[in-house]
Amino acid sequence: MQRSLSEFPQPAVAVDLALMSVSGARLKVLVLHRTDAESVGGRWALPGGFVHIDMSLDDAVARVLRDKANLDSAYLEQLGTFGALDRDPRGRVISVVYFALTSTAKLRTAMDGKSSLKLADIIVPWEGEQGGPISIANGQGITLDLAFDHDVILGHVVKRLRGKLDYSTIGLELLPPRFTLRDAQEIHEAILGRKLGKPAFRRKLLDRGLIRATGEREAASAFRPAELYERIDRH
Amino acid sequence: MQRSLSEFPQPAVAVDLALMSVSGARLKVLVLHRTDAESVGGRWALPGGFVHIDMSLDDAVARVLRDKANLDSAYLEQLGTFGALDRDPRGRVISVVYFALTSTAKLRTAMDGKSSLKLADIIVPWEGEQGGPISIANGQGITLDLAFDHDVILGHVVKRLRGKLDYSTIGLELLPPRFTLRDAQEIHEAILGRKLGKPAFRRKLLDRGLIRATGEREAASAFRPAELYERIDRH
DNA sequence: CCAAAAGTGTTGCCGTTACACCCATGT
DNA sequence: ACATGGGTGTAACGGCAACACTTTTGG
Repeated sequence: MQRSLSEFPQPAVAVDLALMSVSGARLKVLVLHRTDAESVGGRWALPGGFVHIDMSLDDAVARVLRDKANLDSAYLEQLGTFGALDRDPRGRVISVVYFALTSTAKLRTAMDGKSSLKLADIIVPWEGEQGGPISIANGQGITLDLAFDHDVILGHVVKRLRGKLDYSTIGLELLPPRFTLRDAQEIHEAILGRKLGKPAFRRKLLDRGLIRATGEREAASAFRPAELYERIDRH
Repeated sequence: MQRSLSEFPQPAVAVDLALMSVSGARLKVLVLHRTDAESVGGRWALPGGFVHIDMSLDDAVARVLRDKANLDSAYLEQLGTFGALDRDPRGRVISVVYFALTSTAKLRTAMDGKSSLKLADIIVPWEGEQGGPISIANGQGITLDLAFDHDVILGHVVKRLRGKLDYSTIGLELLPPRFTLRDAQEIHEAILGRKLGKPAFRRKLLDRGLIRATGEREAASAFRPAELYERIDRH
């Protein structure tokens, strides 16, 4: 069995990272402009990297997060593993995909100066949790070509986010340390792709006991300022 | 990039299969007695196999299902990928885990004569969807030692099954083509590890429109025979 | 005092649960 | 006739959503 490690040609193992955020009421993903091989050059791809023999999968994702996205922490979750024979035209690569969630505030400072990175808009062509590939666009609505099977992978990410949104805390992972309830609602609406009722949303979030009012108010730009809330971290 | 396939030592990629079933009101899993390496010999493990360079992940699972479990079809779903450095004492192996569901009727005929296979009882030491490793036992309540991290993996399988049970059709995958509503309830109770109310269960299942009454009755052993139902397969 | 957005109280709907009952069958 | 498990009706409960309302701020 140990022999099969060296005797036969092995598939390569990579991790790919879908780093998601919400800004301006839109769901976003961090993509990287590829210029390396002719077959993928000019397209956009999720940041990733190979899994070396002395790295655990967790090590490998942490490394991608740090080296490619310039972040040292984020909510991370394994999505699934993609292993079709022809998914990478340059060779046989099995990719273990994770997604990460952060606030755009943190993400924008991390991206500062890195010109090959872009925070693309996500365009979901289906409703609810139906599923299927999605596409991405720049701020002006121009579609950006995705490399490999990353359109399918991102479809799975959106499906997972929509499915877990109301029985988990993933919605809160996209918020900065302090936020208003309207911020939280905007994030939920961006992920689900539909409007929610204000009173229902407020109560559901508060009844779950995961957030706490700070007593402070947002810096009012106009009209009544909303109260700032923060997460209660159960250790 | 293609060079990294050969220049550096690569982790090996395997698929492992958790073939689950319910019989006698207990959740079961198919395990294989390992005698190969000293470090794992004597223990029980999930059937698995390496992913060769010309096999997709789907090919690899199908092969394990056929060669190791002697089945040519079953409900299959990817669970996740496990890649800790020390999970296999014999070398660096990343394992993509799938679970499969079948009726015990089908499974028992497939296992016929294969003496290294055992259909072990699953012992869940936690309630609900809390999670954590589980253990397995033979019919007499004697614990069987699991190899590798398969105790943790099976914990994830049970958690996934419990989580998906009432918004998906996985419960029906464990039933033979024709079944009574009591059979279905028994399967749900075995997975959840708790009793359910009969009227509530009946109605929920029927209202979902996934099963149809056949008009026929079970072969009555005693008292009133129950009606036989079958799945409605949406193509 | 007005406009606009924050935040709350009330009501009604719907799905689920619990309990009690009736039905069908073999002995 | 009766014991036993199959199958159904009904009423109470609780979560969720819609609506209307009050409150607070800047101008």
